[in-house]
Amino acid sequence: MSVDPARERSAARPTIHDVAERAQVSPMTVSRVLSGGPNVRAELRERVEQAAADIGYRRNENARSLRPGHRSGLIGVTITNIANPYYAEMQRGIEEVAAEHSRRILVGNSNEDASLEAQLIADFLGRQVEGLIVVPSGSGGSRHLTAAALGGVPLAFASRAVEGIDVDTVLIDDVGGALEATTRLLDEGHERIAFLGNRVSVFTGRRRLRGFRDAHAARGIPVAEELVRVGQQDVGSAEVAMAELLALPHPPTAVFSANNRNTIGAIRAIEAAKRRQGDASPLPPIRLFGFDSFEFADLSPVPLSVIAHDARELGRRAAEMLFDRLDGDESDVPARLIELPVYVQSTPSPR
Amino acid sequence: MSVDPARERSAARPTIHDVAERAQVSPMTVSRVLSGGPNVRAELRERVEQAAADIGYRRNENARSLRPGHRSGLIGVTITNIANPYYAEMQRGIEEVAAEHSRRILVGNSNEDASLEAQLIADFLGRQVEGLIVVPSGSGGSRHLTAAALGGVPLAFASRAVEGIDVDTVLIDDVGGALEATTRLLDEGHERIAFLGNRVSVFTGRRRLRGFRDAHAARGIPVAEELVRVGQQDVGSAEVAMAELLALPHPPTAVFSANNRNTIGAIRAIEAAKRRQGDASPLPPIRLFGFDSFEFADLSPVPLSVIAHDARELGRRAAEMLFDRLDGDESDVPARLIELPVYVQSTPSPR
DNA sequence: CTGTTAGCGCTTTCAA
DNA sequence: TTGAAAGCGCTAACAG
Repeated sequence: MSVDPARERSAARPTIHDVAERAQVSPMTVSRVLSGGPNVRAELRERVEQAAADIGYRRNENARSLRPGHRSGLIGVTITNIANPYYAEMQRGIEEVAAEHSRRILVGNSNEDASLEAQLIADFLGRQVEGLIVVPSGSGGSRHLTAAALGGVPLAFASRAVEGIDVDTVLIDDVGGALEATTRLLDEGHERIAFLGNRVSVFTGRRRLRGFRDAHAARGIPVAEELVRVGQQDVGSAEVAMAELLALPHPPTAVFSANNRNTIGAIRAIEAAKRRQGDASPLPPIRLFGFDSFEFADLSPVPLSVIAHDARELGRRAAEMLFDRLDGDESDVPARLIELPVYVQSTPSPR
Repeated sequence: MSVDPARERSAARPTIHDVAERAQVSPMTVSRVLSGGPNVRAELRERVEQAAADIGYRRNENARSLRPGHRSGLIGVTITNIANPYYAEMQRGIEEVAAEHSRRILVGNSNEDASLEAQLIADFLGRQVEGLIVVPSGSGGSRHLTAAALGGVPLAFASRAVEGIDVDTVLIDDVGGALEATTRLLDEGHERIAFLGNRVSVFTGRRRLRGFRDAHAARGIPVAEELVRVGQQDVGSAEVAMAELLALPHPPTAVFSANNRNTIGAIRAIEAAKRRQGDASPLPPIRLFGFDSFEFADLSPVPLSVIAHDARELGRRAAEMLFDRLDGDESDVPARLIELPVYVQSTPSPR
């Protein structure tokens, strides 16, 4: 059962040897031509280029990066949920900067699961990525993120940090944003403000809850603990949580929702309640303030203010820090922390 | 200025030789242990595993895939705009299926630019991707997508097709969806229906316009050509186009918008007009029907119906077809075309 | 200016 | 059960 070597060859991708043979030169000359090297007679150069084009030759980057001194040109990116438009924007920012530095990105979804994240990273390292950008998952261990586990491959965190792992990190000003939003609600006279957030095991969840509490402390108003609901990871559970709050004998007059999943769930619950009530006994209006913007925020049927921030910029900055270490001379500065600013947007949109 | 070879070694990633040395065996034995091969004494196996763990060894997949018969485990994906939530969902579907087949995805943004797309694909091929999934850009040539240019690497199209390139393709039922939506509007009695769409050079744009025209033809009602606006690629330009339609002396009574960018732009324009008018002279209501769903569609302040479809499924199906060719025995069936169904959703949501 | 040699990290083949 | 040799595709270093 022997394979015809001619067929075999035609199925395989052409190599530098195939080009050399066709152009009647040595593989070395081909290599020189392809890397734009000097010291090749014009005539030969042309012959080689022609031969390469003829057989559709493409240099094998994997073989190339095997040589000492060469690098893979790959950056590994793990995201907790690419389907979240926020992270999609972030990925775009990362990809832009990577392209500017002639690198490509390998992308994996960790699905908020540390062991999946660890697997992805192990795989990426096996593929010789030059660096990693990670949105760390909210729960599970972090041994796979230690310098020892990464074998010296630079890592940057985006959007969230991990305690005990001291690497370049880009966050948004979670505490400040939550503080600002909550302070505004308090200054508007609200004293019973609900909090809707995701699990406190998630870094941003924790930080935004802290801002919420800090604002209360600063104004000397106690947090209405019975109105604090955490653990809603998706729109559906957020809607349920909000519906429960609305059904309380003494419901909140304002709500701070700590991410866009919770904001959207809250809006849905409020709209559903309105519909149920009809025009007969209109509900008292609920003042809603959310962290994160989203596409339709300014057209919300419920009056809404949001703490907005720039996901693409977040991705860009994380990537830039990584490339500082890879290409720049910043390879051994201590880990840096960037906190991107947030800004307030209200409906109807100010302009 | 010679480099200390010991330091040099420690900086480089450990190789199979380092493990071999530490475990006092030959590299071949290490290789056998690592690939779970049989015929290794238990004691040696243990020693090797220990040594590998000690020095943080990771098998170099790139070197591995150099050997004949081995494959890179990479799939290249180009998307016209990852920041569009629709494509983010699609990417997730692709990634899921790729992971099920133990592959990773290299992702690039083509930004609706064929030459950028060609560059990405060339790069991916250089990295030895086993297959490609492409959302083809709307304009520019397509020579880079021919079988010759790809050198036999399987390609699948997602969401759009390209004339003259006969490969596995997953589309959604653009024509049928547009036909359905337009027919409903006509059957509601509308005779002056506006069309908002993106460039007709974009595959989906063309198909959805065709469905719009077909519906008119089937009902024997002429298309109101002065109300057909194409070329809006983003929310901003769609809003402008819609505002122009509203300002017409004889504005449309209904609008079919051919994608979610245009739908959102239309909603914004209608809301802005409402606000400008105030309660004094309310605008005549506009009936809006859009192609594509989006997160907030059911909370639209303007009554809205949409032609919804499943982006993640689109990605999954494209990837599944690709892996049929890579791993299955479907490697040489003729190119297949799948058209995913669409379904109508209206606000307020039916349930 | 061009070619030969050697070796990047790994594994298939063959021999011990 | 283990190891040595050879070679995957490419290129730095050295000859010529």
